[in-house]
Amino acid sequence: MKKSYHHGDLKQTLVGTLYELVNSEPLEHLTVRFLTDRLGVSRTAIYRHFPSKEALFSAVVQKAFDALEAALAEVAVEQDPLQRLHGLGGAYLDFALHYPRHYRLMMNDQWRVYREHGCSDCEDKRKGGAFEIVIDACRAAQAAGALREEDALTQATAFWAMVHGIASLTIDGHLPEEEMGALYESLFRMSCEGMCR
Amino acid sequence: MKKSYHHGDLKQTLVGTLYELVNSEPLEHLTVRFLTDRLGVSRTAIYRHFPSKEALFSAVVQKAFDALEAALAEVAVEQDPLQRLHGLGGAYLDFALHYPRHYRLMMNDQWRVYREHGCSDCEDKRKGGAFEIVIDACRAAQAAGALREEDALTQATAFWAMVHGIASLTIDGHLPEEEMGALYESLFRMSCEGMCR
DNA sequence: ACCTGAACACCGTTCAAGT
DNA sequence: ACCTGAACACCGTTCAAGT
Repeated sequence: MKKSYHHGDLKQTLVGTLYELVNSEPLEHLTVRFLTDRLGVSRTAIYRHFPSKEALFSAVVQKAFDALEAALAEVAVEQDPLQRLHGLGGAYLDFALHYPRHYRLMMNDQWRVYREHGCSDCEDKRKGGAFEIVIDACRAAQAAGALREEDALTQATAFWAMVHGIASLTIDGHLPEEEMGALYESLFRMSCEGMCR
Repeated sequence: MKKSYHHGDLKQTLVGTLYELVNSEPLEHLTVRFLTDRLGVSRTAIYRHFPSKEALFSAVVQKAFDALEAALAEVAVEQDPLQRLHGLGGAYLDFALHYPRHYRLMMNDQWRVYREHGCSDCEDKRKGGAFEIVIDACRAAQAAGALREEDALTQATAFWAMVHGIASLTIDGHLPEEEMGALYESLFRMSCEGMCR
């Protein structure tokens, strides 16, 4: 293997390397120069493959969404429908806690234009595969008589908002990290049983 | 009133002007040059009053938290405790929807160091005045027999996470803006009555 | 005490030129 | 087709100097 003039697969290498760097480096360090220096290519090499730094980052965001979907799919095999829903929320929170910079990137409104350009009719992200998994779990729980028979999309959205709320407030330092697990258990129970009496 | 060499109250003018500009300009336009040019002072004038651009922004964030607290305090006069809780969530969502850039700034983990430096023992933001209003509403609802007698802090945190989840996903384009109101009604009802059966 | 102007080390991006 | 190197218009911040 020799260092050649043509890199071979620079596009995928750029996305993959940046994806890894997001783990270890704060966002403000991730300049075009930092990335290209690490790869040993010129500063302007990215513009052969992406129209802008923003477009490159949005490819990384897409990869992160795929990783989240894979993590959710892994725990979606659970048979008991309420347990499955519980496990999906847990896996979601684990992802956010282990990859906080990826998670922030995914949720950032900066990539709105890329999200909307990427698919045909997705004003909201709920069309994505990860969200389908949650809707399916709600439908299954309804069929099993564990969940009230309401609109499954609304139920899944409620669940997402709750879990995202916990994740987001925690990784941005508004809630103590070590209490996240216990908070999730409390909220899951509350939303199941109801807070009113 | 003449344009003098000494500005008089440049510090407060910087914070106030920037606070207003956050409304009308995207964050990436809000450079030190943009702000100082608008005020007719030199580019480096901010460093007399703040150690960095970041510190200036964190003062704007503090002002935004004060504004949110004021908005919540306004609806906290409602007597019926469950209605009061409902109104608090609604006012919170209104704030996020009307001032999305302020809201993102407030939640950004970039100011963590300033949040922690600002007060003596606040690893989490729940010590703040805005959150106290929500806890009080939970306690009042418990006393009135409208809410289950559980830890009020946990209940208030649950409520915050839910409302922040809706706000955050909506203003960052993951959920359609026009459905936010209806989603809040659904979630409020669900968390009250419970989703399981 | 408060503000300025030149300078510095960065940044993303362009474009003509090289292979 | 793919990559480079010099250049451009930005950015936050420092610092000696002015009032």
